[in-house]
Amino acid sequence: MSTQVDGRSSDRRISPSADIPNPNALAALEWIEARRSFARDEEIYAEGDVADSWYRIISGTVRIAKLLIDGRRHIAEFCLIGDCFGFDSDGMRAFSAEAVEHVTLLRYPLRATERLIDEDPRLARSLCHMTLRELAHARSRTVRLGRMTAPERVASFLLEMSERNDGPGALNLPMSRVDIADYLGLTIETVSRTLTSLETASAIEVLPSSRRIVLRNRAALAA
Amino acid sequence: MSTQVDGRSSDRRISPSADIPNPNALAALEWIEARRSFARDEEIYAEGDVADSWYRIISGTVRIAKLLIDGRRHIAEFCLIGDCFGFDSDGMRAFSAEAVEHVTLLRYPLRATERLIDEDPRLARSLCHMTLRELAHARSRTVRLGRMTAPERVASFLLEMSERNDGPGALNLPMSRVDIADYLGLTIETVSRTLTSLETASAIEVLPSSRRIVLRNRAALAA
DNA sequence: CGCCCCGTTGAGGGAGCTCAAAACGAGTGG
DNA sequence: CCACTCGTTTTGAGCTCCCTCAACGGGGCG
Repeated sequence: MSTQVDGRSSDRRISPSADIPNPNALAALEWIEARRSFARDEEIYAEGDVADSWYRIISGTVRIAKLLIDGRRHIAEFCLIGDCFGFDSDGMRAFSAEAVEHVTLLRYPLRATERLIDEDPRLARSLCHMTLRELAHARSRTVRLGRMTAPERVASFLLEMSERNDGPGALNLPMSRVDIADYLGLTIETVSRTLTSLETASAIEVLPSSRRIVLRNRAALAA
Repeated sequence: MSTQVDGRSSDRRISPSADIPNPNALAALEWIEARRSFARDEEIYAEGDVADSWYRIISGTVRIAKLLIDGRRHIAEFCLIGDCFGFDSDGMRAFSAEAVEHVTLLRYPLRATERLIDEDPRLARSLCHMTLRELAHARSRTVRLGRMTAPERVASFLLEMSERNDGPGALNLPMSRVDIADYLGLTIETVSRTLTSLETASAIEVLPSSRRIVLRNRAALAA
């Protein structure tokens, strides 16, 4: 289903307008969108809720997470500005979505979206494409979680975030160390230790705020 | 293509006809399908190949894998009979596909599929749904790889396979211990040790062939 | 100023990896 | 039918990496 996907090809995240040959295919979505805001740590939807809509991030960051019975938590995804999330296959939320920082997003009812799909197959293709890119991302994450050491996970996380943030300056990490650890399948201590060891190796520089990091040596991070 | 793909509703794998309101939506696919067979360990496609088609398994088992530069391997997916695979988002294979055992499958050219989609949006919905279920599966795997211990991984693997195999008798594992280890992010030794420890705990019974396992106590496995 | 949350650092232990060798099953040829 | 071989699986011993538990530091905010 690959039409010419244009533009930011390095961007693995979902971003419908980038896929649409003719942007008008998505223009119809404007008629059904609704804007909402969420405060830090506020829940957008919970695991088990009915999945009757999907979202697009206008600003802020969202985490897609799951809580295991014994308290262990796993973060499946960080969604940044421009990303879409909230597509579930069976009408029920398999994960919860929470605001990492203050976030404003557009909400699209699922039923109305399906109506639009039937009117314009290009929209279906575009949504399909978004899902496929999400799938590719999820699979690349299974590789990292299954076969990478702690330093490799942290480094690839930094590189991934810097690609998506695409600011040339300091990398901004809105999430806490706990979030990062739960995303990488590590503990906060290991994440912290790895960051300092990367810093002493002068591959990165952690700014005093702890949430801002400068990538000094990307080649070293790739290894 | 064999429409009515049977009833196994607990099947998390992709299975297009199960989603289609009207099976005729997929009947058109029969016009573009081609049958092929692959021997054990034969490559169906390689990482980096152009992705110009997708497949559906008639019989046998396929592994979707990726090889890291240093020789480490990771298996993203085992596809069983009835499953579909080979959807890539950007026209290039992100993973390779190989036959775990002798496999015969149907091949669908992507371009022809797209034409069919434009004629019938229900097909698009169905494919989208398949991808969403794959996505849900991939994410649940990130949870297992990120936050589960070795015994938990092996046990959940056995349960997953038994759900998909759904024979009441002995569970048939066509893949080698190496495959299982690369799927679970463990080493073959750990997989083997865990299996024997599960056996001494009388939760399972490993038949002499080593590739057949009887689940004696599913409740114990779930924990 | 003092509290609290977040992040860092330290010491010790355990789960799983590495290296190595034995046991076993399946296939092959005599 | 048996002997042999080869690949796979199992078992063993030692070690490493990361987790656990604990204490410390430091920045933000009331």
